[in-house]
Amino acid sequence: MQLRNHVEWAIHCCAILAGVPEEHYLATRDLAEFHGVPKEYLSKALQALSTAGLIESTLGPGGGYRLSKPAKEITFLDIVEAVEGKASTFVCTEIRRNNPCRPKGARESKACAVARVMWEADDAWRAKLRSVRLSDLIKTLQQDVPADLLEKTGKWVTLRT
Amino acid sequence: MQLRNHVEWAIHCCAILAGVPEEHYLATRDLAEFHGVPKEYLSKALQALSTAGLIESTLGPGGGYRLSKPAKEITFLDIVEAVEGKASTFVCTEIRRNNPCRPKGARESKACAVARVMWEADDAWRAKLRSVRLSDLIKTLQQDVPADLLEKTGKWVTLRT
DNA sequence: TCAATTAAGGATATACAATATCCTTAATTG
DNA sequence: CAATTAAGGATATTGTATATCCTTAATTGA
Repeated sequence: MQLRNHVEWAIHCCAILAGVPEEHYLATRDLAEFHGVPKEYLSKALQALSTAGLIESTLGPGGGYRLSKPAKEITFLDIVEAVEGKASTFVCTEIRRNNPCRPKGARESKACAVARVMWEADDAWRAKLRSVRLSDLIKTLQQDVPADLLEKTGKWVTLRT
Repeated sequence: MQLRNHVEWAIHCCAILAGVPEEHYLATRDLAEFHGVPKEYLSKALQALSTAGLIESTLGPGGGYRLSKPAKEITFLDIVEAVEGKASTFVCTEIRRNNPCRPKGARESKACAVARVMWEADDAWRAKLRSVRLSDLIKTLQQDVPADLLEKTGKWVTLRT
């Protein structure tokens, strides 16, 4: 079980978009070039973020994407679910109903005990992702990334907005 | 991102194997029939459990599988990792290295901040799975499943061991 | 007004993993 | 010795991820 590369791309793109000046936009072409990924395919990930309301776009020259709300209000879970969907990683196919001893057509009073555990684990995963905001990532990057690279990158982005 | 159906099958099979009398075995055929899943394909999941050391097998008539240790010593994580592998659900492709502002060949001092968050979430998922034992599932089933179905099922299993 | 730019998204191709079946081999049992 | 069984290789089928290409409509600036 592996997450799509769109998840990685989408998070990194949001981090860059968080540095785009107010009232400006950054184009898919630039995000693709910056991250070294195919523009047309990255575009699908950005469309997913847009559909989820995390980023917004405008057309024409100078157009592109920007965050549609403050980085503090965007969680990792928002981004992951925008790209991967909200469905649980565990799908219960109710194989307990195939138990040959079970009366046909019997109603189950509770969800399958196996599924409940798997769903709790899924919830723990999502809770962790929900607890980290895009603004937290930005703070971490400002500590981790060397100051000169941070500055150069900021200028690179600003030049294209 | 979705777990394989083998995960569901493997957990249910372990629950059934926990009810196999000492020194007895239950065949793949019977586990497949009980759960209503294809025998040859289920066999692959059982082989994975066997390779992981969670169950053990013997050949010939009366052969099959049984748990290789007490249900108390088998966690959900053991089963999930036997089937899905131990690799993280998030794979970092280091796209930060593609930043055009970054000096070529520069060494990163820390793992990518994005990956660290995603790996923490993966860890939270695994921690939850590690905290639930097969014996806990058995207890839950004994509470949830009607007594007569529980008894019939026990007899069905015993008859085939 | 017009040409260039851009996101949105449909259509399609390719690669790979999940699902599934079949068959051979070797071990074990009675 | 014949029947049974797990192990596992080979292969087929389906579905999803990855990726590209192209059309459409909106927007911008000249």
